[in-house]
Amino acid sequence: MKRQEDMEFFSRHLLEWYHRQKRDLPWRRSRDPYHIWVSEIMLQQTRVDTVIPYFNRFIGRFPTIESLAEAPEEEVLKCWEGLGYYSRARNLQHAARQVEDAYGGKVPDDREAVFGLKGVGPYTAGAILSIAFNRPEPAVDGNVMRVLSRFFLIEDDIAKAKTRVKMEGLAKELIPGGEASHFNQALMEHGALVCTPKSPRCLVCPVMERCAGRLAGRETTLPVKTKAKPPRPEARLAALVEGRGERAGRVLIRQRPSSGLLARMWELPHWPAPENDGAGGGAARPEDAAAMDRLRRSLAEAGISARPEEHFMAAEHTFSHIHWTLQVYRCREERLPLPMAAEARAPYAAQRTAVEAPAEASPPALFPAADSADPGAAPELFADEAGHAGERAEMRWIGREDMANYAFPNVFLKLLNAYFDQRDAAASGG
DNA sequence: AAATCGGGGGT
DNA sequence: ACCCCAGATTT
Repeated sequence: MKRQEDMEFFSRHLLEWYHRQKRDLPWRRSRDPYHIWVSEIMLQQTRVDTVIPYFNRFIGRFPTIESLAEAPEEEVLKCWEGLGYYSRARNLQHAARQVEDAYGGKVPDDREAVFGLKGVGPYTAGAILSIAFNRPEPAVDGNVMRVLSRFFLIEDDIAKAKTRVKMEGLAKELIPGGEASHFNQALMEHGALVCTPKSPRCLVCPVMERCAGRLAGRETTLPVKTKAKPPRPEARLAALVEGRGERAGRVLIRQRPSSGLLARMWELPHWPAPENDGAGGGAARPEDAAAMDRLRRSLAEAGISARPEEHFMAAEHTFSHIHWTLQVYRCREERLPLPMAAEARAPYAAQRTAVEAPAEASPPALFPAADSADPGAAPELFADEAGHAGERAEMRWIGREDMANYAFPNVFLKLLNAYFDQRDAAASGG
């Protein structure tokens, strides 16, 4: 069924098509393996059009592996802000340090070494080896599995790991001698531009006349893939705490734990919303007084003395496996602050040495402790999503201009911008 | 093998 | 509203 003749036809015509149709992409203007590497990490689960501006900014900021290895992690995360899957950014920097330490600052070109880099799996290893070094290694991603499953009418479930291994065997056989770089890119380019998931453009396909899937009328039902579970809903209450006194004009943000969801990103503080008995299943209503009281208590437990004043807005955010519904409340700091303690400051400088630094220096208190009737009631530990008691949650008061120094997930970026926009409009309007 | 990790664009 | 994307890592 996959006759040698069909395989040669496929490879030859795809390669010719690629030389005519390939897009002019930033990472194709360079032969620097570092550029190829960065692009491939960014392109994991992410579309080309999304990646382009991030790639250009990233290479501008970290032009060399050395510059990336030496940068503060916060700065790398800020450069990745909005791109998602933030462990990619942290793994990439970790791998840059691996390359500096173990390979003299040059991207290695053998399979074992490349595969050993943090964040580099089967696909990315093959992509780097083939695209940057023209080694005959397969680079099988979702595009490639779709294209191959159609042309060769392969009905294996592409969600299964075994299928990827099988596809890698086939993809490697298909690489024309000395053409690994162009051919692997041709395969993916074809999947992105012609052999698309829905409505494939078979009429302009260079290999349509021998496409087994098309000839069987199966081009829209292939590839076979078991569908993912829908994300579980989570209702949460978020606080936009407005500072008073010397902190007037600033709002309170906190840093997430160093592992798990959105690791080390900054956010508005938020906690699970009380379950709504009855219909609906958990989404707090904006004007719910009980929700506001719950939020006040959550704030207090985190050592934040603030009172929810009014509903600000709702926000939705979907991850791969969780769907957040956030009800955001504008809150008023209750105590008059002492002179600025935890003032907003750029987090960059201290970051790399912070790991080695002894834990003796506790961060400055966000609120004066003396006037509390119950001094022991302000816990210093931060409980994350899973309920683990984790590291101390770092908190800062920031104004709009400080947002440039902290990396936020998009949902909080939008909330903060909406808040500052609205507040400043109200101030200038009357 | 299944779950965990973002976010946006296409249909 | 659902699918999927130039996937890797952890459990």
